[in-house]
Amino acid sequence: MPGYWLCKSEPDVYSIDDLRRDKVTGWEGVRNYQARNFMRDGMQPGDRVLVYHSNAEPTGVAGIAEVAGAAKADPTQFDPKSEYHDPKSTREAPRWMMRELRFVERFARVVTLEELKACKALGAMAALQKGNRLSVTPVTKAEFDAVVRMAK
DNA sequence: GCCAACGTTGGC
DNA sequence: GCCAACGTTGGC
Repeated sequence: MPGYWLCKSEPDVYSIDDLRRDKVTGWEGVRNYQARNFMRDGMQPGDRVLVYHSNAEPTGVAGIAEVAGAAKADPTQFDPKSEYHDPKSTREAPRWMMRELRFVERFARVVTLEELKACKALGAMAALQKGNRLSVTPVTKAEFDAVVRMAK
């Protein structure tokens, strides 16, 4: 049985349209330990991912991706030119991990944050809790299905 | 641009 | 180990 997740991205940086074009992308740049642990330890190939657009107009869930492979070291942590460079990380013991995500679906319309908040079935969804800033959060099957239903 | 909320860092 | 200072996220 697959797991379910929500991953945030600023569409100015990387959007569901970019993922549709690329088909598969390395989900780089996660620099929070809890989010990293979800990516590294929680995600399994085949898990479904709600792709969420933050700092956008509108903000909300824009489509679906799936986890495409094993956790790997995020290469940007070793790149001095990258804004995600981490001089304290080593190749022997990489601090930050990433996953490849494969495009599955772009919703015909964004399910907006306002709609998500108004949906009773999503009252406990981690990404919607007050103060939550994690870019990767777990989602239940019921929550995932509810969001997909709202997109139709 | 503001600001609430939270995470990280580093001095002690 | 505490906690103040600072940085980041992300909605508005």
